[in-house]
Amino acid sequence: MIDPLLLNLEQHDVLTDEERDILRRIVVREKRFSAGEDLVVEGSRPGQSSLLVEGFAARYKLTAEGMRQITALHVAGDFVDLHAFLLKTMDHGVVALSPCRVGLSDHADLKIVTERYPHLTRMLWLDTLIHGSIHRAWIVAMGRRSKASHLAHILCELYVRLGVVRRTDSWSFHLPLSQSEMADVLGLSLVHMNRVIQTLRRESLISWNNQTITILDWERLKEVAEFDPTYLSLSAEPR
Amino acid sequence: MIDPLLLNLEQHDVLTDEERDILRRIVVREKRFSAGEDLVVEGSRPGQSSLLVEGFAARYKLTAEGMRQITALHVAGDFVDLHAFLLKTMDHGVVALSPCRVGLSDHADLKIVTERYPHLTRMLWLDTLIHGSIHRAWIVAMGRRSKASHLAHILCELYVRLGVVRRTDSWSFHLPLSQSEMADVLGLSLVHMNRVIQTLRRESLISWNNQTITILDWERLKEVAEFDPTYLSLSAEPR
DNA sequence: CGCGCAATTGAGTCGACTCAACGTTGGTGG
DNA sequence: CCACCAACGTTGAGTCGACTCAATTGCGCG
Repeated sequence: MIDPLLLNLEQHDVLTDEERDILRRIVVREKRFSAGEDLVVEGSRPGQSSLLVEGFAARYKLTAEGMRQITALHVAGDFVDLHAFLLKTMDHGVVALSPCRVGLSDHADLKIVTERYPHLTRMLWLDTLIHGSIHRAWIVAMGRRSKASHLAHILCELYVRLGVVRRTDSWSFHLPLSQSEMADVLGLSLVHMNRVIQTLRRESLISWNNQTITILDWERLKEVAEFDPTYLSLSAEPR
Repeated sequence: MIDPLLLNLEQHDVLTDEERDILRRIVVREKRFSAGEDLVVEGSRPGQSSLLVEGFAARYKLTAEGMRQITALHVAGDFVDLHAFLLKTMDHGVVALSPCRVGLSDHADLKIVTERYPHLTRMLWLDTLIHGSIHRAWIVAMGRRSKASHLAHILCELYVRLGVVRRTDSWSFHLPLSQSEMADVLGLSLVHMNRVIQTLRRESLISWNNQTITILDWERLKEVAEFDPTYLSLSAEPR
């Protein structure tokens, strides 16, 4: 169950056999969700954290007028609410964007990890820090890039993150988001989202059919996105 | 030197005398910066992390066309680049927005903390998680709120965060940002930033003179901002 | 076949941008 | 002491991006 998590963490530093073993023991109780279901409800105080084993999920907040903003996208190998271990109260919801398989980890066990396994603790901390980096990259894209560039950036990021957990197929990957859901990622209206997608298609940068993204020109897409993967901390080094 | 850090951390959980002592011992080497200087340079690999003791600082990224987006604002008591301890390479710069006093903490010492003081480690981890929460709140404000609401949200947040470290004076606080710097926070042009500020003034929600913000109507400002401080995790509880 | 959902297109409006100019203030040097 | 400059703030005018409302198309499934 923790295979994608290992692919994820070992991208940043080596893990010992013991550490892999501990992860295997603390991630238990598989749960399944169907698309649209909430993995975690805003305002709740979960006693465990959810490791996404398969599928796509999103963190989101709703505004008073009922608009939704997605603040993060999660793929296999992501600990979607590890931060709840210390934040305690969820300030946002987490929704399944596709059928999802999830492994649960009790906060009590995570606490034991922090008391006995400092390096593993740092690796989990790192995981939350990388999601913080991703937030910052999104803020820059939202504030200072064109919408086409913002979309390109998100697709570059997803391509790289999915590659780490072996969910890409040469230049394409499965992306089970509707245009309306993607609009909630970029903070756009559905109509305008559609038009932005079409500009990337018209430029032959991507194709997007049947929930499949194909990157037609990686170099130009990266250029449009100003994508620099440094923020994903993909190098393995002592942490 | 660590007083504002203690005010900050003790907002979230109690610290033991020993923990306070350790913080005092690992935060050393005071440094001063003048407004406009970089505390940390993008792309660098700092060997220590900076605790902001006094002043205002901002994390930022530059786009290819030279535009700047500020991704976080920091006040006294914030560990502005604690994440560099594990991320290693800075994916963004940190600039002083006013004269700043900073305390430095070696990463080697932080590593020792993670090996010997699990609760203190969790508190530092929590600090980075809260900054992640703030990032998410900003993403929502950027994506789904009007610019006036976004500005109101940032002012509410600053008022609360500055209150925690005792940097407010009844309903006002010192904010040494120019409108142009604030434009880099919201992702706006300078001209439009000015107009947005004027709408909040016209509504008698705030005044902003001589680098001083005064909140004239907290209830309505909160309402315009849809400000809910949950994301700042201000309750003290075992972590 | 026809319903329902997702994607697409058109038209009109409003928000945010740029370019440009002017006002205000504080600091500097002749 | 005053003239000047630089930085910040403010205002006006015209353009373009993103929105809403509305209608249409495409597709999968009962």
